[in-house]
Amino acid sequence: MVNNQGAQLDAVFHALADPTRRAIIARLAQAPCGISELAAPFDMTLAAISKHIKVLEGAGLLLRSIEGRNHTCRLDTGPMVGGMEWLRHYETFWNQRLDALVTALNAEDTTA
Amino acid sequence: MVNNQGAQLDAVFHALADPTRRAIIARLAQAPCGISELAAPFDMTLAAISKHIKVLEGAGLLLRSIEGRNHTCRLDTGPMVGGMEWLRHYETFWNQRLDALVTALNAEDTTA
DNA sequence: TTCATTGTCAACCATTTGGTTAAGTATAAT
DNA sequence: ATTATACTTAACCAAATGGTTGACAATGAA
Repeated sequence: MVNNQGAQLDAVFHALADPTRRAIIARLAQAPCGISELAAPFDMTLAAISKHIKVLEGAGLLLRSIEGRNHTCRLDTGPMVGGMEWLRHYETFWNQRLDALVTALNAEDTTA
Repeated sequence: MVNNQGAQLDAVFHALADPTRRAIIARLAQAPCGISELAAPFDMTLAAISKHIKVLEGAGLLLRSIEGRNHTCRLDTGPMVGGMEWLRHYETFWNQRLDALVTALNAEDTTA
């Protein structure tokens, strides 16, 4: 249950590491969408898009609901939170370093 | 010059999509570090770590300085900012949706 | 019923990835 | 001069990725 978080991060970051998939996410942020409509802008087979969608689905970023022959996809930003937090941790690290640097420079200033 | 940003995102997200590389980053957040010292905790060859380091270096997340035979690695969080901003865009998207939902629920409430 | 639409799945292919071993380079220590 | 240390590089390997084509399944429309 601890290592699972790591696997989740793996999946999310990997899913986001592809421009086609990021574009799909951007598209889904506008509105839910069928597969063909999703695929239309891309110079790529429907089958290829189908695979990308499964990657996003596997990372939990995309939810699919099926009505008849139509699959409707919508975005779930939930799994992004883990990635955000991981990155935010290093943002704060960065700020701390910056603070430390400023402090050090001030100390140097007053002792000089 | 526009598509380059996409390639940068590709590289950063891909670099972060591996637990070994994330662990290396976590280690470097403590202090700069030589390659062997970095490799020590991992059940993996030095050559494998060397490759991981090159991936991180390629994404700009790791800076190397060479003195004699010692390579010292330090973290550069700069390239993370792009990833953060990309994710933050969807965080705000998420909040907007949430706001819209709350608004809708309130409207329903007052009209009911 | 027949035809069109929506989408998946399996098989294949080239490339990338993540690891290995073995050899090589360069520096430091004895 | 020899040997040990710190790394990189090249060659190789299995598995995963990202794409294709072609066949299929299921639903909707004529």
